[in-house]
Amino acid sequence: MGRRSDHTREELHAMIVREGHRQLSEVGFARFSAREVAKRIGYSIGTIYNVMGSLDALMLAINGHTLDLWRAALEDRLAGQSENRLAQAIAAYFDFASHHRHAWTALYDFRLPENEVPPPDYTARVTAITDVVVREVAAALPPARRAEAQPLARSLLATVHGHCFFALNGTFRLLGETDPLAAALARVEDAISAH
Amino acid sequence: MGRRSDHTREELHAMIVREGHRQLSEVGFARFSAREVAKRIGYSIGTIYNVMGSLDALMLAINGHTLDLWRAALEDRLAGQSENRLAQAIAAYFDFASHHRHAWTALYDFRLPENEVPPPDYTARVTAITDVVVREVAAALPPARRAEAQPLARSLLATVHGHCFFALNGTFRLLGETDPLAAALARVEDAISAH
DNA sequence: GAAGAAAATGAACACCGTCTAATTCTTAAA
DNA sequence: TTTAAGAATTAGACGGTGTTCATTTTCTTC
Repeated sequence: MGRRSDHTREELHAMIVREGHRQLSEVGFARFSAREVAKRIGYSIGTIYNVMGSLDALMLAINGHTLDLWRAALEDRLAGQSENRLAQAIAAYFDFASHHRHAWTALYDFRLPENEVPPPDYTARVTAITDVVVREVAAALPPARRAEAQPLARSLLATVHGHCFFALNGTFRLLGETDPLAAALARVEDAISAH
Repeated sequence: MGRRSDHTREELHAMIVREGHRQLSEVGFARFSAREVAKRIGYSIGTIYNVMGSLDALMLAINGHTLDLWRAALEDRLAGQSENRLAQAIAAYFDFASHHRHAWTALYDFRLPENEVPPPDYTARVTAITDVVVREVAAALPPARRAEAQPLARSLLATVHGHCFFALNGTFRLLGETDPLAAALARVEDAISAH
């Protein structure tokens, strides 16, 4: 068959990403399949490849969509809040991860082949989230130390990520930690106080 | 064929795990294949399944082996050190991860199906590593606060993990962080000081 | 030697990502 | 209106995967 008048190329691209995200959220990265996405949207596997190029490109697009949702959730949570903004941001971090387990986990399960580099629009999405955190860390620091916000924010992002990761992958359960969010908040507080 | 006089069942099990670990270290989790392991040790795919039971069981055994090596590397590094032991342990954490990239990453890439639970001998290996950290954290705390060592150690483990993970997966490079180990050490120092 | 147990096999199955020749539809020119 | 060009879509082929299990081979024991 040829063109289908009901979908432009762009709409089809969006359909694939949305349905891919849906499927990823349901079955997780390990069981994700491009063929299944094709089946669900009523196109053949070949079309997925024509539109997306490769499975890696599809995964990047899906993870990019997850990052968009994540940043939106972060900013929604912060909107209008004037106190404890950093703590709110961290809670939102945990919230998103646990409400979107599979999609969030896939951000880290999927990796491009050794030498390849992610496209600019993907890295832009990562830095967009980081920038939100940098802003809040800067606001939490005494004015004289605001210059240190960027490196500190990177480090605190890693700190929170580690706690969130251990919370979701079962490590904390195994080790008897029952309140991972509180632990993460405590570590961030330690760091901010030290500055 | 039947028995091969040159390998007991136990030796064969060990061969599979060792060769599996070798292959995993070379190609990484995404490209790991049980069939390839069989080919390499000169047995058929069926034998792998007879001996290991399933791919999941094989992965658990391989990851268990990685954990053994990791703990050994940790304890080797600490042996005889009397100063900065906690910092040494963290450096060893980073060292092992970067010298065994693929094997270390596979510890977190691989996940058992939703409901299943890891076998006791696997969780024992995880807690064995944790215990080393708990010990060192306890030693770094003032005697009056040693009771808090366990929860704090869990949290610091997550902190260091997050930094190590971001260092290896490229997030830190993307964000401009050039010394992830130093950042991790700084966060741990902040936490210890706060106690 | 024969019999039984243990070990090892490899073909069969249902998936997967990837590629490409062939097909179908749309559009614009003649 | 017919037709040629071009874009979109398909389906099948290919080589790979994990998994199962009836069958074959080997070893041990009597």
